[in-house]
Parts: sequence; structure tokens; C-alpha cells
Amino acid sequence: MFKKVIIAEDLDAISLGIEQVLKDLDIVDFQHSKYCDDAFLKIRAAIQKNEPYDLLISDLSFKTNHREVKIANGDELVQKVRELQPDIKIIAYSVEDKNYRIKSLFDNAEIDAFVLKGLNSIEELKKAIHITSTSDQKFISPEVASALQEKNNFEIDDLDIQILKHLSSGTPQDEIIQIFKDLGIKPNSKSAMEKRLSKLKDFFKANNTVQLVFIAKDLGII
Amino acid sequence: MFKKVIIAEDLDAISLGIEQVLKDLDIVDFQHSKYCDDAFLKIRAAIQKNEPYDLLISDLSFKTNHREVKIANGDELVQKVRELQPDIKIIAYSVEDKNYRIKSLFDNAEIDAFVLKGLNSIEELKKAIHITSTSDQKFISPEVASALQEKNNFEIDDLDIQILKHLSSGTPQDEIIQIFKDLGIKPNSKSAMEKRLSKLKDFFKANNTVQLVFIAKDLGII
DNA sequence: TTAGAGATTATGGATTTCCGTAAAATACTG
DNA sequence: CAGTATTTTACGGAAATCCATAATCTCTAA
Repeated sequence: MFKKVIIAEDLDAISLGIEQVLKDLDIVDFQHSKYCDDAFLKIRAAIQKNEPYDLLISDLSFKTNHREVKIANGDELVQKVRELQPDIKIIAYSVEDKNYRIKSLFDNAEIDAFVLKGLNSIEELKKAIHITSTSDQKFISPEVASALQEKNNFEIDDLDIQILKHLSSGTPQDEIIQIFKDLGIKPNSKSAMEKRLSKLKDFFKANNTVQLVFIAKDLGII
Repeated sequence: MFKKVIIAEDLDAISLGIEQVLKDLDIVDFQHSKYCDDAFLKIRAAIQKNEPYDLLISDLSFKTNHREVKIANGDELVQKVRELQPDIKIIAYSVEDKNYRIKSLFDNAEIDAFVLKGLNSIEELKKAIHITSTSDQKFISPEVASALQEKNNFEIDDLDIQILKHLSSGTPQDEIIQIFKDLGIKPNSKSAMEKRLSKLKDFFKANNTVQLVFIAKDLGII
């Protein structure tokens, strides 16, 4: 079983619940951070002291305060932690239920488990801790297990997302093209833009750009 | 202090935290519902037994399961509870931080307090319980207190919302006009539509329809 | 090196949206 | 009822987008 655990979770009500789980499992050496930055620093410090954590339980969405932060959300945190300490086990604990995002966590940050916050998620969290502590198996909440089977997420690449973000902030297509040209981003013609949009609309079954951006927002892609 | 409390909250991790608060305040007679429907039934049953609750602590967003529900979210719940039992005190406890929605809770459902789930919300929740139990004062988390001062939410009326919803589902403006005509909804000319959209874009500082719908979605209006 | 496939860009016309102005209808007022 | 404001509708040109086709570029394999 894990000896030393760190929790990254901003909502105090929830971290209270998580701590209860750890106590139930007789894990007493745990820390708790309300900010991603803070969690990252603690993890790094622990490595330097040669007392590294062996489990990170992280939320994904964090409230954005006035304060300046380096790491804004859980996605970035787990990514950076994975790079910093490849052997740490990572459990994501979140309400996020969009296949697209969950899959990318497993693919990119190589998280070990994804527990969906829900009506009985405490039990699932316990199970995830058990499984990841005793083996290298992955765990994912049943409700969203389909996320991993999802064949090829039809490769929505980074550029697509950039385009969608620009659109969502009211930039007309022409201007986006200009921005790409200025930044030296390669496919930067009117046609390329239109082709990409048309592919996206096709994929998401959107009639027009308005609906496309709405769907993308709804899916948490932007 | 309150004698009998009911909690409507789907996430088990959070309800655990809330229960902790109640125990700290020596409130022992409390129930907990993971579904709005269930909470409503309990409240109604309690009235019939002549042992009504005197406080409802309710979340706003509830996960939508497969199961059929009558009351889908906290907004509807508090609304119906307020009608059913006008003297009950209601505290909304949510991550929702959009002025538009918070204000409407105070205006329409006449909630007694709004506590924003956050880094130190447990303390605020305690304070809200104290204030509402000993007086008819309202409580609102400092971070979102501005929601109430907001003068006139510039009257986004029902029709505006209908239009936005149609747009978000990919319907072109012309078709929306046609739909309105078929339904006999009064302002149904191209110009009227365009004027409304232009007013909305002005109000939300949106450059175009794409951004407008994005913002509306972000604000939880649609 | 060169033919061909695939990707990128160019072009132009149809459609839709945008935005201002003017006409018509309705509501309000004395 | 007449006159004025307000709202709704009509119209038209500019801008943006949508969509199909053709030209150009890029890379690879023969």
C-alpha cells in the first residue's frame, strides 16, 4: 500500500472526503494542496529530500483566483509531475466525463487511474488506490470506461483547437489566417482553414460554425 | 439553531464534508439526498408528518444519470421547495459563479444564502448557517457578492434565450424566423431577429454570433 | 529526374450574416 | 381623434462564410 500521498484539490469540502478515504486505508502520511503550483513544489521538494511521494491524487479543474499561477489546471499538473517523477502513481479524480479529455490523460500524462466524481465515487477511489498500489494495472470508472476504447479520436490536432479558440473569442476566419501567417504556422491559407473547419463540422455533426464552437465548448475541448 | 436539515448534493465526497459541518454545529437531525426528486419527496413527506425541515442545503448542478428525473437541477429544486414550504430556509452551495444565475436564485427562488464552493467554503457555510438560523438576513460569499449589486441584468428575456438556443443547435437565422412564425411568436421578422442579436452582442461584448453563443454557453445561460 | 499521389493554396460564385436606413404598424398622449 | 414616440418590419449593400473546382507545391518511389 502507498506510504506517502499528496492530494491536489481546491475544494475543501472534497479534500475532506478524500482524506477520510486515506484514513480508512490506514494511510496517515499525506499532504494536501489547494493549488497546482503548491503541489508541484511539494513533490519536487520531496524528491530532493529523498522522500518522494508514491501517489498523487489530483483534481483537474481548479478555480482561478486573482493570484498568478504557473500551473493552471490538473491536466498540466499531472503532465509535469509525470515528467518530473516517472514512477509516481497518479490518480485523477474529477467530474470531467468527456471521453476526449480522459483519453488524453491516459495517453499523454500516462495517469494510472481515472475516478469520476459521482454518487459512489468514494468507493471507486478506494478501489483505484488498491489496484494501483499493488500492481501496474490501470483503473477507470465504469461510467467512462468507453473513453479508452474509443477508436482514434479522429485526431483533432493542436491546430484545430487553436482555431476553435480563436473563433470562440470572436476572431473572424480571415484574421485567424493572418495571425497564423504572422506566427509562421504552416497551413495558413483560406482554403486550409475552410477545409479544417469543414472536417470539424463533419466530425462533430455541426451545421455551421456557431454550432461547432458550441459543441466544442460543451465537450470541454475549448 | 436549525433542528432539522436536509442536504441535496450528488457528489458523495462533498456531502461528507457538509455533514461534518453540521456535526460541528451540533446538528444531528439531518438527511441527505443524492437526487433532487428524492429531496423534494422527503421535504413534502416531512411537512405531511408535521415535522418539516427548517433548512435545505442544496447543490445546483446534478449529474444526469440514465434514470428519468422530474427535477433535473438545483435551480428547479429550490424553486419548487420555496413554493411548497415558503418559510424554509434555503442555502445554495455551488461552484456556480456566474452573476446572472446567482442573482436569479435570490430573485426568483428567494434563497437565503449562497455559498460558493471554494478553498475555504466550509467556514463560509458555517457562517451562512449561523446567520440564516438566527435572523432573516441573507448571506452571500464575498467573492460573488457583486452579483446582487449588479443593476438590472439588462433584461435578457425568454425570447433572447430561445434564439440563442436555436443558434447553438445550428439553426440559421432565417429558419429561426420561420419557426417563430409557425409558432405564432410575435416579433418574427428578419430585422427584429437581427436587432435582438445586435443588442445581445453589444451587451456581451461579442464580435460576432460565434462568440456570442460561446459566451452565453460559458455563462450558463444556455 | 521525374511521374504521380497527396497536401496546400488559389479562385470564384452562392449563401448567409451584418449593419444602416427607411417605411409601416402599434402604442401612448393630450 | 390627431400627433408623436416606440416598436416592428422591409429593404439593400457590404462583409463574411460556405462550397466546389482548379492550380500549385511537396514528397516519395520508380
